[in-house]
Amino acid sequence: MSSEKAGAGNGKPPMRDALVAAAFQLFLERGYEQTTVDDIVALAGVGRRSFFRYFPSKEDVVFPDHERCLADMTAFLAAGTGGEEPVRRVCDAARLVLRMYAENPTFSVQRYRLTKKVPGLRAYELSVVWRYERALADYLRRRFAARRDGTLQADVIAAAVVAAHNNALRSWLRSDGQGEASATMDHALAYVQSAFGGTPVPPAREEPEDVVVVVSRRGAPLWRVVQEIESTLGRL
Amino acid sequence: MSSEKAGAGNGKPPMRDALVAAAFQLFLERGYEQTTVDDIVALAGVGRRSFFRYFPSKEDVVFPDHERCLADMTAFLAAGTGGEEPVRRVCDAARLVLRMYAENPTFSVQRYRLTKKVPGLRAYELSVVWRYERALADYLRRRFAARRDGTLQADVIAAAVVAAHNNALRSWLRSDGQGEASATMDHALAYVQSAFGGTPVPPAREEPEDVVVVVSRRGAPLWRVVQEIESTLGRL
DNA sequence: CGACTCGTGGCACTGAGTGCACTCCTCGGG
DNA sequence: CCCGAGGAGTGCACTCAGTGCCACGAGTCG
Repeated sequence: MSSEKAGAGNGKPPMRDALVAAAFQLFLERGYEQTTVDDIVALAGVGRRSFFRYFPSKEDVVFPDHERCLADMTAFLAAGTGGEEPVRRVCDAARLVLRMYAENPTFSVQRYRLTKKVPGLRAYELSVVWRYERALADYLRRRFAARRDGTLQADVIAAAVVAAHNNALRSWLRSDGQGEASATMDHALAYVQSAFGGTPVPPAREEPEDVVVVVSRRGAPLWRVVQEIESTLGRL
Repeated sequence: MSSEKAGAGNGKPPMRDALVAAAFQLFLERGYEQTTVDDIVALAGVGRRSFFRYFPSKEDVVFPDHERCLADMTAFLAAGTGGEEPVRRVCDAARLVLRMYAENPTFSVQRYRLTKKVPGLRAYELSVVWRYERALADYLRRRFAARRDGTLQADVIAAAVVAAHNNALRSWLRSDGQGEASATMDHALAYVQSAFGGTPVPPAREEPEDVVVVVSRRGAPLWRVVQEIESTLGRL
């Protein structure tokens, strides 16, 4: 906390944290829907209007740090030189989210149990996750601009990365934040990388002309070609 | 108005449709957030309380048929014999959603424009899509129960299928429902099928020797091969 | 000292969603 | 033919999330 005074968007009003603490205390002992915003501000000792100053909605108090994390991810993706392997890059970006969860394990586990129970919070979490996915997909779309089905591949790969990330994250959260999360995450993301071109470990830059294909008859459907390719690769 | 008062056996209460029609009329001419539930029920000529009898929330009136479609998808997945290729099966299940959209093109396009503008409807759509994805993932989890990373693969593949489906669906919706949607959809889902091992199409009895493929290097990832094939086919 | 801003709090209001009670209308049985 | 049951529709009152507006106090700059 050395340089904490640059510009208007300063980071940490104590009131925000007090509201989060009061909210979670009530959510855990009484349930989310049974807690009104008036209850929260009464416990925190602040005015009701101030709550909506810091959180645009009651749901936002449950995810107080995702806004910053999303900004971090966007910055990470924009900071690249453009020479990185795209799939690996978005996998590394996804790891930022895991890191944020791992910074406060008990808080993350409490929030996980909360969102698992309350449908409204699950829906809100979806919109948060969607923004992460959009950030990854937008990055991949830019990187894949020259490809033929660039936007399709970008959307699919981004969704796959997010799904793998969430799978590993939920497994870690279900174990109450015990165990090593990053190993599970590496394994899950490696699966996605193996499915989509990105070499799991980047040993060499791939030449664009690795592949030579000869097709004997034009009438054959694409799936037949792909099938032949797979069996050919399997025989080699 | 011919008051159609059929018995319990009728599946379509006219009041529900009247509410949807009144709601969309107002949403299109005045905007979603500028339209209150009171406005809708006033135009439909029914009581306000009846609205919430048919739709649990204001957002639900925008997606009046997804509940049925989700039930159809669940039934379709449960109806299988267990011998189908799983990835292809979920792709076919996803096509059910496209079919529902294609049944009412103008309605689907109107709703698309609406959800694109209103953040609250986008969030609601996410929760709808999430339920489809869960249905696909649950099916794949059962089919992959014996695999080593079965749940991981199920989640990732389900997300990829949904992403590919949405990519094709949105492309069709953006073109105002013109053009052939199923061709784009087939292409998008073929990409997913090529990425994840399942044989793209059931090995039907086709003449097996249409295709001869030569691949120069084994290290190249499968998607790269597929990309090369498509461009090769395109050039021919 | 006044003007200006900023963080805060105090209403009052809109609108979504709910619980309850009431009215019809229909159906089935005496 | 009447009567009671039950379900569909409705009106009313209520809770609560979220917003707009304004007032108040503290700090700052001129």
